[in-house]
Amino acid sequence: MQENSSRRSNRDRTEETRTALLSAARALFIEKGYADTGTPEIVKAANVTRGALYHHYRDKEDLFRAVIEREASMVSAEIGRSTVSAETPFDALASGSEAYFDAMATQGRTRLLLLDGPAVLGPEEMSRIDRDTGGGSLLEGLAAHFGRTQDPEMEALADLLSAAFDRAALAIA
Amino acid sequence: MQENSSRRSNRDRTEETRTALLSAARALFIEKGYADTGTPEIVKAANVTRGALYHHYRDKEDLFRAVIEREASMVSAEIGRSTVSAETPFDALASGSEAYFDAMATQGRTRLLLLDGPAVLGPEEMSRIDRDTGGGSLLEGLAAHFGRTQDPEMEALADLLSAAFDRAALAIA
DNA sequence: GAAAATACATACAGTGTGCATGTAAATATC
DNA sequence: GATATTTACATGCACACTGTATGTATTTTC
Repeated sequence: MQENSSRRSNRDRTEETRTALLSAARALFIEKGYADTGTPEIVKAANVTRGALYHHYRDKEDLFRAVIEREASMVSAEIGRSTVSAETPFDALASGSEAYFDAMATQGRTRLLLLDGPAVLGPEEMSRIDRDTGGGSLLEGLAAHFGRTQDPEMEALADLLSAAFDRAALAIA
Repeated sequence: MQENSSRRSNRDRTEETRTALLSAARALFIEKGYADTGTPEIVKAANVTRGALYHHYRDKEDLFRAVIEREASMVSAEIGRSTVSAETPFDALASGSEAYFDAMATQGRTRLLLLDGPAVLGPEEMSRIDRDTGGGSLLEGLAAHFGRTQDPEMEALADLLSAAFDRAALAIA
């Protein structure tokens, strides 16, 4: 019998420290921004050492990317949850829009996803993350509603609408 | 007779070094971004010392703000030039839109004004700069076209449209 | 149970920022 | 037109942060 804290599997250890780092980093990035948050501060808040950080993440930007990806997938999940029960594409668009604003109302999300994210990772990387976390729901909804799937004009419309949504979320915050 | 370079008025000296710093900083901020550009690099490109930089600007961010303000006023000027000759508010909106995209096509402007600017200075400061450099032309045009001046809904519309314009400019670049 | 891989911990080198202090040139004052 | 004062720089330094290299403790594999 030796089940004290000195007996944890590697998988558990990894998940714990990663979660601690992600939470601490997220809070600090929101509070002071990416540039003004140092790694010494992050690891202190997460109760780990800088060695642990650089073991799990390539550099500070890589940790930031992980924070952003988790945040984006949370927003996407909230939207998805609110649209599954919709009867028509239009209903899905309506409830999805509401869900988007609800999700973005969470403290600091606009800063992470709309300000620091694009500046630090670049717009291409951000849209890649959007895609990978299932962020194409607006495009799908519009295409279904207008009955024009695979239409490049729908993509443009979705992009412009998405920009307007983002700005609105930013204005609210 | 002693009119060599060692005989310049303070006003001239200030303007020269400031211009040199602004140009060098602008080029580097565009090429490598705000965060990855160091002040030693900037002053080297501008052929001045760091002492000069910190004499004319409070800190690196203050220099960046000056770059952004100059850039924003250039865009605003281009738009203004293209709309003065318009006969109707609608014509002004049309030619102003075109002028906006032309202006934003200048290398690096999207990065400065749409990515690093908001992240470094914050959205409030950026919209303040927009206002101070005469960036309210879209709102004025819309209000005039629809005959609804002083309407808060016009402000919201102008804001959302402006967001769509920005995203389009970003997509082009 | 030994070997290899994983998960850290610690120390260090390099670089950048902002300030403090010193100097030269220009402008104000008499 | 000489002196005082302000302005425009120049130089050196202290502090902080980033990324890496190197060492150590667990865990897993064989």
